Amino acid sequence: MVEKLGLRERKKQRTRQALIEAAVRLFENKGYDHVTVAEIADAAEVSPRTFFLHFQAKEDVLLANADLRVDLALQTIAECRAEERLPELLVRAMDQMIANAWDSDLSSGLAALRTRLAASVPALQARLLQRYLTAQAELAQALQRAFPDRLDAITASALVGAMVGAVSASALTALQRGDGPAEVRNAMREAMALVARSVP
Amino acid sequence: MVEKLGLRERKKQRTRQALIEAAVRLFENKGYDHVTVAEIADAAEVSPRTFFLHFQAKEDVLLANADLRVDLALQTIAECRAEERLPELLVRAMDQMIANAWDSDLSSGLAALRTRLAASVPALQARLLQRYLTAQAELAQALQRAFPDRLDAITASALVGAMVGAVSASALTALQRGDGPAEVRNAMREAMALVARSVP
DNA sequence: CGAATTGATGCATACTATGCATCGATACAT
DNA sequence: ATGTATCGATGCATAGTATGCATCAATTCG
Repeated sequence: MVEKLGLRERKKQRTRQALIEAAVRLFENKGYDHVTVAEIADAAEVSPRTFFLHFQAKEDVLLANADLRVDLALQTIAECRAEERLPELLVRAMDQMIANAWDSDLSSGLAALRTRLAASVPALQARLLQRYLTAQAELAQALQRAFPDRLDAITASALVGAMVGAVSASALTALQRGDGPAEVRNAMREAMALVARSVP
Repeated sequence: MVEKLGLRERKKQRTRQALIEAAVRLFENKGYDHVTVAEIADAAEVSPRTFFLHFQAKEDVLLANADLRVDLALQTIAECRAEERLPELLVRAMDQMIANAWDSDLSSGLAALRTRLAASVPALQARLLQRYLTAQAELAQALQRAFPDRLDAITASALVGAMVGAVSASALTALQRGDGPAEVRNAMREAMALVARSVP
């Protein structure tokens, strides 16, 4: 699926990418707080004004491709077989998000940087949580749409909330006590299994 | 338990309260975004600089007494009987937080204002979520301390994360579709029951 | 009573974020 | 091909948040 983008769009993506790379490099060297938007723009050789044309806020440069992953999970839910058991579907959708995050952000080291910074930068942590919340709402809506006879809106959001809450909380504690990637992923799986048991 | 505070401390609390009340009044009249810190300070008849001496950020003025509730829940967990079933304890602790929030913020109308604004003001929403996260971590830690033989750190945080996630998600959807207080509280109870089933 | 503590204040400043007008390159229709 | 519309990038101006620092003044304590 090679996208056939016009020259204009390609240029736009190029400056966007330049901004991301400049930001990541600067964050790693000087620390998030000691990097200004002006510096990022300067390093990417664009106007400071242009930064905010691509990202709503300074934090968003580190959450660049998160939406794609959510879309992936939404698609998984929408395309499920009607007989599929509910918790298994959810587990599958979330597993896919995790796997995708692993692949796409591991190579660039973005995932590691993000988790490291999220632990120490309140503003970034807040933004991340906000994304989780909107993603949750979308997932719940999709789930309820997929099983309108088995789920009401409240139960759907409770279920998704429990799943996401459990996974992120366990992942966070695992990360904070210094676990490696494998252990973290294991913690997430355990959390999912725990919640999955609560639904018939 | 009447606190015997010095004059200095009493004055400090008075300006703090004045700031809160001024802020709430202004938010209700003009909307969160159209009220500046300078205005709040002015209405409370203090210097703008003083505002940031009492609150880390503009949002915090609306989360003034949240910590007290968390402490309450922590105490409940710490004082539990050793034989108590785990999910029931958690439900009890969270139920208490909810009840306390109802009582203490209902009279001032603060709770209503907060939920209304949190739905429409991203910055406030972010701050609220952040509080939830730290509260979760504290609850998980307390829970694990109370049952060191039955729970490891990962499972504890997963459990608490699931509980808090389910409750807040269902409460939010209930609020967003215009449910009244009673229905919201009912949604929260259902969510808790759902998660409680997943633990032996 | 004198000295230390501490809340409040004023001033200066860095930075984020947005609105608005404009320029110029790309895209498109005739 | 040429004129026109679109849209990304830019510069300028500005509002507003948040912090550091020095200082004042009231309370607290020795």
